[in-house]
Amino acid sequence: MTATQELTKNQSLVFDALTRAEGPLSAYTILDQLRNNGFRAPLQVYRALDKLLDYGMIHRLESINAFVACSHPHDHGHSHGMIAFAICEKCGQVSEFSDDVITARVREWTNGNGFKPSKTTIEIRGVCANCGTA
Amino acid sequence: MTATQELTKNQSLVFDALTRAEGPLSAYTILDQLRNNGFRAPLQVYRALDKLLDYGMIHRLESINAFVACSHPHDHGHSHGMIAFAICEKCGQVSEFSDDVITARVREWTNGNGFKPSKTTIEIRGVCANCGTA
DNA sequence: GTTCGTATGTGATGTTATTACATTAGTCAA
DNA sequence: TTGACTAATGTAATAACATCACATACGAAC
Ligand SMILES: [Zn+2]
Ligand SMILES: [Zn+2]
Ligand SMILES: [Zn+2]
Ligand SMILES: [Zn+2]
Repeated sequence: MTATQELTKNQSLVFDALTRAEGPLSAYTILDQLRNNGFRAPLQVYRALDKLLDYGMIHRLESINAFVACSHPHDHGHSHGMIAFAICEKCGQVSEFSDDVITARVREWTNGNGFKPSKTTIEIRGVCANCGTA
Repeated sequence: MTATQELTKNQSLVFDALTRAEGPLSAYTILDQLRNNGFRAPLQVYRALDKLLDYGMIHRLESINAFVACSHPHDHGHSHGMIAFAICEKCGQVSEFSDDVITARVREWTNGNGFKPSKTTIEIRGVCANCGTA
């Protein structure tokens, strides 16, 4: 289940909203955008988001309580390595990148300390190149 | 301003609560623990937390909406490099570590992309060695 | 003592996320 | 066809996290 057309109606609506958006959206912003499509309650959004997260089609940005469509549409699972996000606090643009060195380094620490990782969050907040020079 | 005795009353109460605790605490948990000390409203906690974050005496764990006392009491500013947290989802224990390689690697990316970082979050959730073998 | 910055007290409100329960729709086997 | 099962959905209420607005108190500087 990785293609848009296999999603349910609500999942598609939420995914499309995130794909249309320039930057990350909060669950309640998505809810407001989808009221004309029959959405009435937060749970309709959160349930769709949970599935889309499962499928690896979107990401949750923990540091800003928001969600963003994955910018690597052909590698939804991000099978190799962990993902870092650079989040511009001025324009909201999110850059998604992976780094094998960071991945290896984190794994070294967890292996060395007997820590079994389930989810790793790397988020850099700041000002992007566009906003910095403007 | 880095020593406990220079804190205000509310700041000391909040900092002591976090220091006593085995693991991270939510703002509302702190509030409940301090009701006998005159705390009545969330803002009393959040204001103290903000100052303690400024002073580098505590950290906010973005991925679990909680706060923890810094485990490096003699390096509150963490002057050199960024900090990563390993958070056990079973016992709540938080391990704080810094890694120069990760720090350098993140800086490479931000420099290469003209991104001016203000705050970097690295949080690994999983199961610690104690809980994994138990 | 007046002024000013910092800290505090308090109620109301805003934002994010989950619980609980009812309903609907599709699948599959007896 | 019916019943049983699973997944998805609809809805209201509530919980959990965070901030706003305004009033008051305190200490240092002048
Ligand atoms: Zn992605
Ligand atoms: Zn920007
Ligand atoms: Zn620390
Ligand atoms: Zn543990």
